[in-house]
Amino acid sequence: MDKVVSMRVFSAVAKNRSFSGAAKKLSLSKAMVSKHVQNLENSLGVRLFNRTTRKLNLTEVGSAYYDKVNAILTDIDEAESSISQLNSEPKGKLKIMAQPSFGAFHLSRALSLYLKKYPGVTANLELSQRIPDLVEDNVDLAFHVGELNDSMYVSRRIASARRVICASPEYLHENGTPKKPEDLLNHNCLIYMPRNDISKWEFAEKGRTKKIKISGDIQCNSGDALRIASIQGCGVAQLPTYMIGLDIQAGRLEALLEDYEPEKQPIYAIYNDRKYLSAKIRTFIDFIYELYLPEPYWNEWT
Amino acid sequence: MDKVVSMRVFSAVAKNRSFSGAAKKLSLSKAMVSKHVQNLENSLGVRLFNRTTRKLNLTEVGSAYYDKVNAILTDIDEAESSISQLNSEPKGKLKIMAQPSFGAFHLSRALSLYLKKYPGVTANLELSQRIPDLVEDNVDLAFHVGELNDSMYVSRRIASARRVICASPEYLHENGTPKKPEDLLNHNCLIYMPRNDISKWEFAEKGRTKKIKISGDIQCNSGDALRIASIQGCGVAQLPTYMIGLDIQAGRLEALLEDYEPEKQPIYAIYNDRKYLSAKIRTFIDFIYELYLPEPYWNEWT
DNA sequence: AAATATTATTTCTTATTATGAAACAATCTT
DNA sequence: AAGATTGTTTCATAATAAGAAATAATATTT
Repeated sequence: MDKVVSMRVFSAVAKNRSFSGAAKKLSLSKAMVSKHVQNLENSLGVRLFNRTTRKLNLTEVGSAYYDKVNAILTDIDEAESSISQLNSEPKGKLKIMAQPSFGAFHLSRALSLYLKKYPGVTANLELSQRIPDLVEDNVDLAFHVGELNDSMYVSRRIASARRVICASPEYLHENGTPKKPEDLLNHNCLIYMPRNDISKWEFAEKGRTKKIKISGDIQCNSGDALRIASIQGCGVAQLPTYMIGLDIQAGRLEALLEDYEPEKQPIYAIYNDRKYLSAKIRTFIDFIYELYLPEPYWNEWT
Repeated sequence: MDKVVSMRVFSAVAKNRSFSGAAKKLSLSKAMVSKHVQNLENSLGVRLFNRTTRKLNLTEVGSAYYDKVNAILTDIDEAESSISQLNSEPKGKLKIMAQPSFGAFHLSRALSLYLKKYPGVTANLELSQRIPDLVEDNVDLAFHVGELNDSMYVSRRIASARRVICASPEYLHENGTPKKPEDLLNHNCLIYMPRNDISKWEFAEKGRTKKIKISGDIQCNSGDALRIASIQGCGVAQLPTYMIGLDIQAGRLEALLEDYEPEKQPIYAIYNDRKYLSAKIRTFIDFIYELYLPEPYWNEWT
């Protein structure tokens, strides 16, 4: 028998000075009201009411218990409503993990817009190459660029990333401009290598995907490092437009082989459970999803 | 599902950072631990733990709830233990009703002894002729001299009252001393009449009860008034020894027809329920029962 | 790399319990 | 005396609490 329910019933009986009255108010049978009070009396080993069929009085013990029970019930109600409220309106700290370049270039901007909209939320943005363990790291939300090998978490595609081949004008002047993917075999390619994959670059040709195994003297797990290297004329890189959009606009880099541009990479928001998603997480995902509709600005720099 | 139990389970899981650990500590199955947490999550509409099979972390909401739940559980425990304590050790106000003469002559003395033994108790002694409605009058305990016509309350015989015929020496000098019950027909009898009974006095003769219908010009519902009247020589009275013991010792009254003394009247403690009798009531009944063992002092005045 | 161990959840069956209608008992009111 | 009202008990039934075992996911050990 639910003790909290019994407490509520007891409180109602004491308030109404009647079992029947309490039953009516709680829309419960008299029988149950009686049993709930007995439940408490049995569990406490104490008589709470002195009663006949016609009269009712709290015992001294019952009276003391009544005060305490009301305080407890109030606390329970308060706890539950504050919890639900915490969940219905975005509040609290939002901990986000993302890959360094995407996070640094774009999430910080999105976050500041979001936080302006929801002043109750504070954010903690952690940039890291690895895919986080949301539970272990106590992270609310992660963003990941590229396909996910399976994951126990829930993911939602929130945007996409164009990848372009690029190099600095100086480099191209010295080494020539590749006209088709195969030309890259004769170039020094700056290789992004987050895990120890063998590096192939994807291209699209006549609607089909083609992979070119490229080579070069720099391999790095940091996209940002590759970007800087390519700007400094170290070689040809394949980088997402969200990283190098400004560089191309500024003329520091030139986009190459645009006709062979591969499929866009998906960008995912990764979170913990589809059920009972907290308001801050839910609203941030929605916010960022809408922010990048219909096409994220970084995919359209020309 | 008992919400308080669920709260305890939740708290244990949070404390142990493990479902299994909590299960062991509470000697419950893992299955039930899991279900109790889900019970709370469903009722709150909130995820309390971020968890995989191997890792566990309170969510922000869960953490807030954890604090509140602990406070609530502490309050519940505190309430229950204080209630049980209130019931195991005599405390609080003891409200007693009794007939005026018995109460005034003897209960006040017994009470002061009792209160010395149990300093946590305070008393409220109300003297009234009527048999109280314990619930209506919010009375813990009543004392009644004489047989009880049935009652819904519980009663316990705690002592007995000898009744003796008595008159003042002056009266006897003037009117003669009755030698056998029938002689009373020629005397002015002071009649105690609490309800409108026809007044008969009982006597014992050769082991049998004999009733004598007596008459007199004073009828009164106050034993005390009859006592005073008899001392003043108004007539012959039948009064309990707890009232007139001292008067006889002092020679203000003389006991008559002692060979025909009727059965002692029972004196009852009347209280509300045999189950969950509060400590103050239970101990007072016991105390007074033992105080008057083996025979109350008022029955032995010679 | 495979086997083993540990953890949380789900499933399934069983025993328990919650539930209210109705009968009951005890007053009070008419 | 009859009827109304109140708290309790009884009873049959529907709901559910409980845990064992199967399952799924992930560490740890071999």
